[in-house]
Amino acid sequence: MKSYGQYCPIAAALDVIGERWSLLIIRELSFGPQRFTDIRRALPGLSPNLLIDRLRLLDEQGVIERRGDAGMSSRAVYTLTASGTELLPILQSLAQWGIHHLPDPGEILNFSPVAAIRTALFNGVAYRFLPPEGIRVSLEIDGMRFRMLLNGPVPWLRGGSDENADVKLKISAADLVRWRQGRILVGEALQSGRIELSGSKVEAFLEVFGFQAAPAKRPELAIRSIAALKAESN
Amino acid sequence: MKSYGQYCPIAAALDVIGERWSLLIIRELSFGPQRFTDIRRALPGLSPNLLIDRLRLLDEQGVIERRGDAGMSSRAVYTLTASGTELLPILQSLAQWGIHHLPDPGEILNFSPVAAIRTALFNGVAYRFLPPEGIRVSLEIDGMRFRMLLNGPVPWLRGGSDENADVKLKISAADLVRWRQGRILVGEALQSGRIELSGSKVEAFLEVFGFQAAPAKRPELAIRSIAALKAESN
DNA sequence: CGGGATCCGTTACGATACTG
DNA sequence: CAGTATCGTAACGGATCCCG
Repeated sequence: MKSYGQYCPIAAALDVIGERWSLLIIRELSFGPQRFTDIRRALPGLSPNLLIDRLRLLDEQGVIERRGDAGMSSRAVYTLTASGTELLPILQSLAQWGIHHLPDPGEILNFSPVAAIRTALFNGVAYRFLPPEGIRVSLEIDGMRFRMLLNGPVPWLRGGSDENADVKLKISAADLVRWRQGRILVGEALQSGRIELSGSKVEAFLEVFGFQAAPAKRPELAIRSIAALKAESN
Repeated sequence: MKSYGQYCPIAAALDVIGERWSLLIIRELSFGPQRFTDIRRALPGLSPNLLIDRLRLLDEQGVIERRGDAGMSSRAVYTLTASGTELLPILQSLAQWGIHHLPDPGEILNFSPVAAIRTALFNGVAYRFLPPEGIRVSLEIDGMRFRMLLNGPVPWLRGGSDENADVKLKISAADLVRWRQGRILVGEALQSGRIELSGSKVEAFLEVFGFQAAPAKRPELAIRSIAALKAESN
């Protein structure tokens, strides 16, 4: 893509990550190092041709890095650089705005708890409001249980329960998204028992997920493996 | 542009504002209502054909609005809707990241004080840290004087001086940008007199324009410099 | 002169097939 | 698994023209 050719920080950013698919590739890498095929699976419609173009361009510009045996094809892994990690505030503000443009999750088929968590919680965290020690959350969504640790820009998620969590939340997958979309009133839903929320850090939890997205003070990288999560949730 | 077709808030946002030029058009409208020709002048390389396409698309999606005599061609004005105004955090996080990808302003010809202000200050405001009454700033840049009022997402700017300003800043146009790029250490520059900063709300000013977007290369450097600066200013 | 519309060459993208 | 090669289509960029 041609450069905008303006001495403007927004244009400069778009020159680097403004092309089609680039930010979605970066979204995938924000979940941890990914291989070529992982990204392809996550982004149907993106041709291998174009993917390798984007990967090479982002690599040249220092946003991502290709790791693995130099010449050989197998075992190549792509990961965010420090500069790429600083893109997380952009992903967050985009997610915060974009969730209102998503349809009601009730219309989505095969809407799994994990999909709901990623949609509603993974990029909407105002993590600058997190207490230094983080928040341990125990989730029950459509009967499935998860442990979530909020201590950085991207939550850490695993299956299983946590009796000592700081916050316990029981909610349906669809309502979790509706809540972030502003489609349901939290106070009402709590009173009617449609949502169950308790624990010692409920206030902090609501603050973290309640404020408008804005650039964060200090982006930090939380490297985790989404593969482990996928394996467990299946 | 084809939709990404994912039930993901980031993809949904990019479906609306991810096309080429869209965010730069929105950047222009963030400075206030603009006419067709204003936008064309601000964005060389954008053909009228494509501009009207984008304007209509953004209008359909509720991000901007066309105001003016319904049928008549003259006097058409484009403006951000409420939804479009909520895109400002995205512009800000983009600007904070992108400024580090701009070259040193010393290499730019015809780099005016106004250009420096727009580059360095117009999209980097962490306005959630603003005191409710705002901050009145008096700027002297390369000998030219400006009054700037920070009381919302986009600063209000005029020529002239203000003896009763809350903050007074004297700096060169190039250094203003370098400061936001993390290329100069503020504490040093203040001590040497290269930058002059005074007034009753210096702390708030520095917080609003704080160093959250540290350069990717040496984040600790910028963090230390702001700490030293705060220590000095007390 | 402001606010577009039309036309057209070039580039970027999307889908499929193929390979080390 | 990690790409490469090919090719039809859609999007973009530039120029020109039109209309109030």
